[in-house]
Amino acid sequence: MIGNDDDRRLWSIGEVARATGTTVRTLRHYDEIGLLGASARTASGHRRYTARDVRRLYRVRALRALGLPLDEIQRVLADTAEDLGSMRELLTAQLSALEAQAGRIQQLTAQLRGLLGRMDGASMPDPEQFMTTLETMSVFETHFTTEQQEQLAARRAEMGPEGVEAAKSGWAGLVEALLAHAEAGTPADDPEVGDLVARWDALGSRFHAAGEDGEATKAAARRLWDERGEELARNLPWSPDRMRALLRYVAEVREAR
Amino acid sequence: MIGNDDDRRLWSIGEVARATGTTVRTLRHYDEIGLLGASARTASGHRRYTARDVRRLYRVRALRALGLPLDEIQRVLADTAEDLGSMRELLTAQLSALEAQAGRIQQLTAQLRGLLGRMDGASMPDPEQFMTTLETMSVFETHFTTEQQEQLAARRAEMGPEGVEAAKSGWAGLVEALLAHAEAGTPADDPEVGDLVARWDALGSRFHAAGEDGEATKAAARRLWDERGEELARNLPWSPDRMRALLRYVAEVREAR
DNA sequence: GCTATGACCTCCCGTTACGGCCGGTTCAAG
DNA sequence: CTTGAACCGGCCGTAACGGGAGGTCATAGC
Repeated sequence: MIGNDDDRRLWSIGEVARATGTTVRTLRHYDEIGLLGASARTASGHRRYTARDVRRLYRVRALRALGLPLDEIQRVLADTAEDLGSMRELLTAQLSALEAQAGRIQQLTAQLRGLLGRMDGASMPDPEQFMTTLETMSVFETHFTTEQQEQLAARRAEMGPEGVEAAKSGWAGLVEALLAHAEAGTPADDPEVGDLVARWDALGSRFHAAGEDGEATKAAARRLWDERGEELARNLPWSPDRMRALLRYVAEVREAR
Repeated sequence: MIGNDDDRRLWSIGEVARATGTTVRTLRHYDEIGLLGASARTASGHRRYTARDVRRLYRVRALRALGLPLDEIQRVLADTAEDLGSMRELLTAQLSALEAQAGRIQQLTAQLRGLLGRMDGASMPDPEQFMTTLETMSVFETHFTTEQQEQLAARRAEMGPEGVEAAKSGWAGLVEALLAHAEAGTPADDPEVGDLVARWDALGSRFHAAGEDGEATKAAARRLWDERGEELARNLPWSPDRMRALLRYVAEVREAR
């Protein structure tokens, strides 16, 4: 019915809404913000849209459907009368913004799948432990940059799951040994404990990449361990008290080298 | 500093913010909505956070980083004290929501790339024509469902670009021929124009899939053409007046069959 | 003891793109 | 002329805070 009338036909707001799949409220909103008003009003104030107005609405809707904000649409519709450059720029920017968003989403889905997998793996029936995992995630996120986390993940992938497990159990052995020494009162300059601590450091560095980036990541990890060691230690099978004592002892040994 | 104090240490809002990478404003917001308050206040009303509060904050932050809304976080943190089922559900739902979002984004990026490609192809230096393309996109989006549009796109992909071009130029020939007949006053029951219209319909149906879905799409296209033919005709190299006359003529011929 | 400075407090407005409701006018069909 | 539908402007609400105003509190240095 619409296209069959001539171009001087005037439309009420409801007709426009029905014909274009928008709502009356939306049209009034566009009018309010100056994006798209009716070119005419009746004597009593009812909006009357012209064919030009409707065409402009179609343009607005198309650009909205591409995810553009209304103020950008307004700008670009004003600019693009004679030149498409502004439009090109806007669409290009929107494209890269969407690509960035897609990247973030992919990262989140990977994380979610990981978490759900761990919940389904028979390993985690305990809500408390799951919560602690969440806390640790957050702690890591606030202390490592995204790239650093990717670096660590890549390193773990290189080592393979069994490599990671081997490192973990090796580390557990070191912890046990050092705890024994600490609690037995072995002096910090004893060469045997010095050797144990050196192996501890070597083991930790296996999780970091070589080069400058690796060093930065390592520094971040060290800072994290210093500042939040106790919180992280809640994930571990030793009591916070013993871990605290252990960390003090390791620091002493390092100083005594 | 933080982890090295004991669990009864109380923290000011600024300390918590700095330590966890949030802002003071955010913490006050969480307090306001009842998601996370400080367990204590000083006599003068300053918030004092306990280690438990900070742990809860880490949980909140981890879940927020997964894209969950604050009210869901609040609910699930209340539920998950003894049972992880609610958490599982929430994370699963979030995963599929993110996947859906990724799909939408992919669709938008494809559309944007198409538009940008057309702008770079030497074919479109004209802003007016680009605007018309936008309008047409919007018209299509309001008249076809997403599946129908995908169907049409798939059909075009099957036909290949040269197939589409062949159909277009064949259709252009039909338009020219029918316009000639219409303007020459050939009667609507003339078998030759009947044949031309039949070829017109056949050509159109090449763009639709077979079966029930195809029929629905076809019906939508017919409706679109009836209601918005004139607007669509602006994309075509014939004047609106002549297209209008042509459409009337074609309708006559169909009735005369 | 005084003061300067930073940290903290509570309100409140602004952001995006509308949805929805209210009380009052206007239009159009019968 | 009536009456029900359409339309009007205005206002509140949304999610998750950011930012500012205007006032109070704490503490380090003098």
